[in-house]
Amino acid sequence: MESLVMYLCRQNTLKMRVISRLGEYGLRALMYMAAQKNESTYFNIRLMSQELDISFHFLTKILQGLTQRGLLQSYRGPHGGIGFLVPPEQITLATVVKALEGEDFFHNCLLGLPGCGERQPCPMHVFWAELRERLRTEFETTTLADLGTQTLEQHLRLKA
Amino acid sequence: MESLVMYLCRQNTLKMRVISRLGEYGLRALMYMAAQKNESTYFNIRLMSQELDISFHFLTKILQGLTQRGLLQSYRGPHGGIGFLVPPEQITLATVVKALEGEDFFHNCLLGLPGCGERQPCPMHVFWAELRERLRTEFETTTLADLGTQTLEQHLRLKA
DNA sequence: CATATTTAAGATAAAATACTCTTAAATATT
DNA sequence: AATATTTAAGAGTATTTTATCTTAAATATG
Repeated sequence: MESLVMYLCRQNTLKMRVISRLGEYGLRALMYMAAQKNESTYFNIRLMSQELDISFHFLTKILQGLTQRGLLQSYRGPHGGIGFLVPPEQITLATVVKALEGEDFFHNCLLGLPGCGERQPCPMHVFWAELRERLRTEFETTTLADLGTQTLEQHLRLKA
Repeated sequence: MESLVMYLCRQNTLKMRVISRLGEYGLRALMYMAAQKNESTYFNIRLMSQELDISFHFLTKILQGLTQRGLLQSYRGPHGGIGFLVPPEQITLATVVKALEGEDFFHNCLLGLPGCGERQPCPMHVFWAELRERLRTEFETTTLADLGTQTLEQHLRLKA
């Protein structure tokens, strides 16, 4: 097993991860779906997983969660798939992220200090509260449809 | 073992984690040290771990990493401990976070999209680049000494 | 009705992260 | 010199996250 020091030494190339893999994959799939405005109803998960280079089963799980939360609807059997229950024009990034990452997503202390809040703000509280608020606002005013541009395809389709 | 769906259902109360535990604990310890301006030289790790409610061995490891990176110096034996090599007035949050989380900490794509960058910006790129830049700037202009206020003690000392 | 297709659900496995334990090395004190 | 104290280093464990595998349920098609 790798020692912690080695581990500590190794991780000099890691990036900040605001959204977990779950959230990233879920968002990518929804963005992919929203980008194909025309072919409305049901998208094939396997095809989607191949185009987005995400594990089929893992993606299925993630989308299943979004179905259970009422964002998506699924249809089994031949020509089945997964589709929007609510039109992508009405789904904000905040909704998706909160569904996948948790309702309290935007309620964190930047430094993870115990007991930090309005009553006992930590030294970074005010600064972070403002920045986080802008993030939240952006996520709440941006819909999946907003992201469905040509720019998008460059990033969603790895294989193309 | 817990099923993924259970797991997906459960995590509805999770918060965004910008900094990992490693970074949080390291920062907390350094803030604690910087707050005691007077007693300068060496801090006892065990005492610190008790006051901050962080595992002693884990904290030792983390500080060890910071020592190896030249931010701290250690002294073994009775009355030994860990202390600043560079004065806390000269250590920025960015330095600490990059040492603990990785040099590329501030170089992420918000949506984790493959290939996102200046040449192929994703739909959120410009927005996030600006917000992230403000975060980076704040971290680079805030020193450990800046955080050593009375406010701080409320959060650092769990037991008190 | 039989079969193929597709998502649902549950269990399992692998990897990453978080944390613990044991021993070694350094240093002070007696 | 012997002992106690304290960090260093390595190995080990636990938990969480990420990913895979297998079987079940639903539905279309022949």
